[in-house]
Amino acid sequence: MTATPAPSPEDTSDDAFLRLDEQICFSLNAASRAFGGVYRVLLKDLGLTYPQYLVMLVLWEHGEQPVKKLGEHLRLDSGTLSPLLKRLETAGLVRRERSARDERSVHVHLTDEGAALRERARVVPRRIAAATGAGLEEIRELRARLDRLTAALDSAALEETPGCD
Amino acid sequence: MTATPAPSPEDTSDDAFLRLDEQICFSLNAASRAFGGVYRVLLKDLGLTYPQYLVMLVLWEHGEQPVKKLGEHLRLDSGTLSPLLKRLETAGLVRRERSARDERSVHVHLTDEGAALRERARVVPRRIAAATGAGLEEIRELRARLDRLTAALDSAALEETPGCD
DNA sequence: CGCAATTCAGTTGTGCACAACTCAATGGCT
DNA sequence: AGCCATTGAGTTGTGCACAACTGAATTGCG
Repeated sequence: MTATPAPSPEDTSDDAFLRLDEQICFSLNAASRAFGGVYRVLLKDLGLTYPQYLVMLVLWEHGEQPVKKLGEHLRLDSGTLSPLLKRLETAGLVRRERSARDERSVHVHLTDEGAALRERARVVPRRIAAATGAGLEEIRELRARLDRLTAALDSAALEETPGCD
Repeated sequence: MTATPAPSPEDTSDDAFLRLDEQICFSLNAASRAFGGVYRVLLKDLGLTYPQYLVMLVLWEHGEQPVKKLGEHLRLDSGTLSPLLKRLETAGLVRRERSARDERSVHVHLTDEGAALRERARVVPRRIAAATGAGLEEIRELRARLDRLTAALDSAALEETPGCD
């Protein structure tokens, strides 16, 4: 780990980039899965998976919503949301109804049961915060860094696509 | 987003935790997927997915390895690794051989083709680093924070399990 | 030695993420 | 009005993550 294979003598600073990048992809992956694990345990009681919980958070916060809007909030497409919402509907937490105004769009409502679940879910965020062992300030700081990173990655992805080479 | 629904007047500081937590799970999720997207594009040329790339990184760095060790490096279990390694083997990048010393364990080797792929993969990390728009120092800092977070979440997960309540 | 507990890889089943596609509804344009 | 590009949800297929399990090999203990 501390040894350097000295891949090519061309550019030492690039080499530093290489190793650090490897670590950040490892680190981000690991953090993401570690979070998932903690959520999984906490949400088991509620009968929700982590992505389902995210959907419920959006609905609790913003109320009825077309699938499209949900996808924008969560950066998920219909290929992910459609089956997920179907499972939430089967569980009795949401209802889906075709819009009368635009029959292409489907509005997702909370059922009474889905709305009631919010109370039981209230304990989750505090426990997560406790599990991180971090203070408000550190969480805020980390969030800001992650959001900046995401924005940078997104714009890089956009520029990369067409004939930019 | 800036409005506060004032859920319960009981505990203002807890409430702050609640909202911030929501954001950090959103943020981490988004960052993780944004990274995945950039890797996906870069790795397409190499015929690798992002998790397959992580496996190859470990093999390039540490050489032949039993499945168990690979799993420890990447925090993945056999349920994830077995089919992934099978695909890498089908692609001709690795070979799997039962250990003669311990027939329970399977050692994963790089083929010549798998080893050769390393050269083509060298450009990836630099491009990723460029896409993040972050300097060495910032990446290092972020990595440190994420690792601390992961460690905290892991130990919390361990303590949570049995009759701690 | 012989048997029980453990270890390791793999399988099965569920659910998420995403690309590529289908299909109906819509809206703009002539 | 008639046509066509666009939009929104859903489906299909691939691959990852994880829990729960199987089954074989190994280890430990009496």
